[in-house]
Amino acid sequence: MLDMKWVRENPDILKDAAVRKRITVDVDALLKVDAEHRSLLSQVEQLRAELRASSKTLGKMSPEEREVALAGQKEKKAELKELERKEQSLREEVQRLALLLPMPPAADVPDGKDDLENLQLSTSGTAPVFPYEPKSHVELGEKLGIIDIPRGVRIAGTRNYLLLGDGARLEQAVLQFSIDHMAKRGFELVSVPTLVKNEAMVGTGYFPGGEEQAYMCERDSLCLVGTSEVSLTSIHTGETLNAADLPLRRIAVSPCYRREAGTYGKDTKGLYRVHQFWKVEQVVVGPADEEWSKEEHQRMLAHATDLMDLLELPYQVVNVCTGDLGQGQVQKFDIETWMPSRGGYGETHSASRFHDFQARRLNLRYRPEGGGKPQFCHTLNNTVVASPRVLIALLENNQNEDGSVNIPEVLQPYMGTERIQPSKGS
RNA sequence: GGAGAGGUGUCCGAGUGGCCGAAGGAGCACGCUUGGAAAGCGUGUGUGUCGCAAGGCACCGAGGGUUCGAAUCCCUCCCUCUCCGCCA
Repeated sequence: MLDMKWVRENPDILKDAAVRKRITVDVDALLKVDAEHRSLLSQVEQLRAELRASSKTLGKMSPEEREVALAGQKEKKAELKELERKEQSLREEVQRLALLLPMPPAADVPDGKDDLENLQLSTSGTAPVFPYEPKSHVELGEKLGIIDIPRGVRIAGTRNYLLLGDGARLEQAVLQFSIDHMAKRGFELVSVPTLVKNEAMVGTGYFPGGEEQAYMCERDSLCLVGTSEVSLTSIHTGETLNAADLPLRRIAVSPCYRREAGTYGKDTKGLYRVHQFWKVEQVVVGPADEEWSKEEHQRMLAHATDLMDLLELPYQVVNVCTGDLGQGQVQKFDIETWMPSRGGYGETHSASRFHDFQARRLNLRYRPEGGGKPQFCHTLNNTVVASPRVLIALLENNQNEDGSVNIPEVLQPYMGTERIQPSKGS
């Protein structure tokens, strides 16, 4: 959501933003409806004020006098109802169109059509060189008996899977390690709902537009989240927080659900694109301070890259281009981790900065230090770790010729072993 | 799921059709008082929106309705509490 006042004053910036983000939106139509709405609103308010005033005098009249005055009053009332109806439908139309407006990208976001034009910012580690033909995580997982895709599909359909034994334990290990990593950095762990109301989806910017990607429980008008960002960011919906309590730095571990509609035939092999996965997510709610917000964005990125360094995984950071930016995102940095089976980097993290886009939709504000008008907060989020995607990197990069997989040192205490070996009989 | 009771401003709480944007109290702010503090006294104290302003409009859980007029009456929904049932 954008400030309508700002929209009226800066239509050109908005149109440019839409073009750069490859989003179609009719700014002029919105401005036209908005102008109509505001003029009608002032008519409604004026008429209502007249009616109220004369109602007051009616109350003081004698019954005989009142009888006479009632007729004119009724007529005006009917007129008001008609105007109110029009006003409401215009207001809804303004609202509907305004929800589609894109947040202008930051100045240093590269222009581009899609993820192919994202700009590499840095790399860390080097892709391992294998003196033998390396196996994919699917082959490794099957051989080790820790990944079972066919039976996952039998239970739940395509893009589902089972992790067994050390596979499931490795997942828990990396999730728990990530939680501990973030706890050291002052993030509060929160256990959040993953079935949420429509308002939370709209508030965080996933709806309207992302309905196709979400599983809906229509009978209960609830929606399965694709990320705990939705719940974490929505916690203080409608509240006015105290400046002293900001920033709120929080993480959640949750299952994430994605329909992956429109991705048929894309990433069909293995665990790269699945319907359900676990993610530790970091969300920060802070003051309306662009500089602070940018710095926090970098800090949040660093929490994740530090984690990847500790996991000894090679990765690159990219500055996501305008065409690959979401409607509400001002700036986004992705971390892409080296995955030998892809012969390239695959996205494992996504760090987004929203300015006040989400906060406006959520009506999430704070009272500035020393009083004054409530301001909309700034919100940011980033992945800490997502599984099974991180497992792809862990298994493939750390494989040995015999099909066993080395566990990075930091995870060994969580696993209780240095290596995943093939279990008996396989 | 069944039966009942409720949802009013920062908080407590009054308010069953016009005199209510809302009594009273607490809290908070300022002032008086005091050597200082407490007590006491006085004054002030919701938000949003439109407007240069005066002021208008909206908001008493949410949405509809009745009425010239609704915090107050009616309907639907949400939430909280109590009892019963079921249950991880």
